[in-house]
Amino acid sequence: MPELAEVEYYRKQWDTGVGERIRAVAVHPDKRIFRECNAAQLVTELEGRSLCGSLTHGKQMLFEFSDGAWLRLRLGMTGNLSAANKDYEPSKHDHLVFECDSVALVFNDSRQFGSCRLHIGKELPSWWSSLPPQILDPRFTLEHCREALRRRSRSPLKSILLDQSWFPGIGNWMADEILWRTALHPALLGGSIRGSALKSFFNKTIEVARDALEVIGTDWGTPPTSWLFPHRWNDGGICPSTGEPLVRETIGGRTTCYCPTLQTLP
DNA sequence: CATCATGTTATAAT
DNA sequence: CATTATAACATGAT
Repeated sequence: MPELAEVEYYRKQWDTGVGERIRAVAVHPDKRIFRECNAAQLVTELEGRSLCGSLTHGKQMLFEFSDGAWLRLRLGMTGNLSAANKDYEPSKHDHLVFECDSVALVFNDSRQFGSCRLHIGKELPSWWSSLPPQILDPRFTLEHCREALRRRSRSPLKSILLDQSWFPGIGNWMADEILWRTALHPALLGGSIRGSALKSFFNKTIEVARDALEVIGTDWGTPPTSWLFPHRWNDGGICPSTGEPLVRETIGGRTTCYCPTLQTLP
């Protein structure tokens, strides 16, 4: 499920474990979420350490452990984090569980598109510090957006917004929400956007990120019906702005929902 | 049984 | 080389 706001929500689910010592790490070592790291090494490295804190960058999370250990998690399509009782029995898709003194921290991912990466060292891993600016970072500027659209000038806007190297944390629903609020057709090419459309694209990207974090990232609240969000999931949705039927089609390889009255092609 | 799913990446093609 | 398009990944819901 996770885009930047959902990821922020899930990150906080492990806050109850901050300061706790990890007595044991339970893994399903052959599962695909460990394809980028060694599950056995992860277990031996992290057992006995304490969880110190965590942060997010787009759809990625980084957990810091005592004495210089860092674990980056991605949730893929179906991953989620939760806290459970300390004697929790891992179920089928609980591929990584930290058994702490008073809680169990659970990473569950049925489709296993999520992943882990371990870094041992006192400082933030360099691959984390060199990530591109987050959308709510002051370094995320109009110029940054202009460059993204220039470099990807022959791609549809929908694909560009899903490009994590330019728009970290934007996923399928946020991209649709941004384009709908900007009144830009998702199939428009990046190279066709300039002037006031570019400014709007930039502003709405930030607005949607902020709104999503407020409503979903805090306590997984329900987005208001004035957003595209609650109307976009199934066929038959009605645009809350125009009252016209929404359209769902594949653009940039992903199901895309937009209002054909509001978002038109030249 | 077939289709679809809030994501990323390896590979091929341009 | 830089950019773009597509298939593949593993599982569950409809």
